[in-house]
Amino acid sequence: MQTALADLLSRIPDSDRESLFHLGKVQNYAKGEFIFSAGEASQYVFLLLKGRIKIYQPSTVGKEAILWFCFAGELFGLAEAARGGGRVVSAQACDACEVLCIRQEHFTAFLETHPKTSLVIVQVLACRLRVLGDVVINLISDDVRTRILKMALQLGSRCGIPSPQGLCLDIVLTHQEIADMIGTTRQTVTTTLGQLEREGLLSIDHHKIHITDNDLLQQVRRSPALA
Amino acid sequence: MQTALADLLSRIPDSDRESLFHLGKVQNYAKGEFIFSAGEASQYVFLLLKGRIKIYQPSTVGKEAILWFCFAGELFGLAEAARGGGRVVSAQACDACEVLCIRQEHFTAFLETHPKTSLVIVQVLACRLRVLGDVVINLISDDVRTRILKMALQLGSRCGIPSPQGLCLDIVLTHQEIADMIGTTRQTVTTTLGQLEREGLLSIDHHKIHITDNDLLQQVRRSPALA
DNA sequence: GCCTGTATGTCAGCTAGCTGACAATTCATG
DNA sequence: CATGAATTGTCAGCTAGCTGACATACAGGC
Repeated sequence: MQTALADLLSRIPDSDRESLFHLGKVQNYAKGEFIFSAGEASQYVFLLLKGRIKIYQPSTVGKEAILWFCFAGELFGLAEAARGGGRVVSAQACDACEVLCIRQEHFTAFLETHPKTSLVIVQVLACRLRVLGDVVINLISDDVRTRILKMALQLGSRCGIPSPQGLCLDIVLTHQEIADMIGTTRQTVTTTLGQLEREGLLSIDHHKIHITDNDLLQQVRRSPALA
Repeated sequence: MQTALADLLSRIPDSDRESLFHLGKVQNYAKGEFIFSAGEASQYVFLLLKGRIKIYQPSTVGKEAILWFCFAGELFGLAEAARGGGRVVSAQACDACEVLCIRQEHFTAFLETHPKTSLVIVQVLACRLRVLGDVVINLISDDVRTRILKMALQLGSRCGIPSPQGLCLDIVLTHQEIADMIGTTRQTVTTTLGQLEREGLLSIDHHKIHITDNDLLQQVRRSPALA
């Protein structure tokens, strides 16, 4: 299995990893807790050691868009830290999480003295930019059915584990969360997921989506580990 | 006027700028020419010296999304170069352009030895990530009318120049291009722009949008130079 | 076990915006 | 300045998906 490109930890030099750890302190968060939320000042950059984090941006009219799920080994809170200004997104723990918190200025200083890691960061951001580009494209050109399928494919390459039924997306999502990822309503997700299940493309088991269709599975395999 | 955060050239050390120039060669493109297009292999990173570049991503169903307008001083083609793999977006000259073309591996090597510039690149990418995040939010939560207004605001802070009528967006856009930026159809843009003009919020002159409403102008001023 | 809150399933309107089609206008170029 | 191409303007259907409303199912705490 190719290492996900977003996985910072596995891609930087061992010595850099070591010194990175000494930069910050580890903090634990329970399921549902916020690591930070939109509107706050941003002073830290975070490295997720264990668990899953949901990054989402609230809109002025009450809706919210889930921009990214962060898995272990990945960095988050970077964009705002690098840019300055307050947070525009919120980060919430999907389950029990262990997070390395690094003060922004320490992180910046670290990058200046660790060019290899700095390069990796550039790549990580570039990746995320591309994923977001895809999100935009999907939003404007596909209907809900297609958007759900593409989301499943994307998650498949990031957190899919083989299962008897095909490929299991190892992440628990409510219909509301799916709706927030692809820009639709909860009701529409419920209906459409039902359709896809009846058509035999997907199946839902213990709140996890399984990709059962062979064509789809091929597509996951062909697609690069976008994340 | 605050320097746009995307403007790489003005934000890196003078000495770095010097050596960056020696890394690549300058090339000219006529209006409408492609610097690169989706599907090609990516071997270069580009720095726009003069003119305007439109970065857009075609979808499988014929539509296309304009993700970014690149102005002088800004870098483009970076995301794919950093990440590897072919281009997923196309870059087309909006007018006569002068571009510094740098081989990807030279650029990477440059970053490794110029940490200050590397840091700036991280900031530039972070900015663009945030802008794209906003695009996503707008797509899922606002109607077309609001999306057009927000687009105008965003462009206002990037390329607005004062004019007797208010703030003139110094960029010529067809209705089709506006549609591709905000994810709607040409017809809807035509109709909605007409409305907004009748309401006195915007005015169109010589194919350029002018922001005439005072409230909107305030908003542009308050908003950070997001770009 | 029971109770409470959260998640899922379903449905009957309703409407913003899409489609396709055509005319009018402006622009580019020989 | 004539001609073809691109852009803008307008309109009559039509439909995907939203809203709001309700019923059911499920999970965790006491």
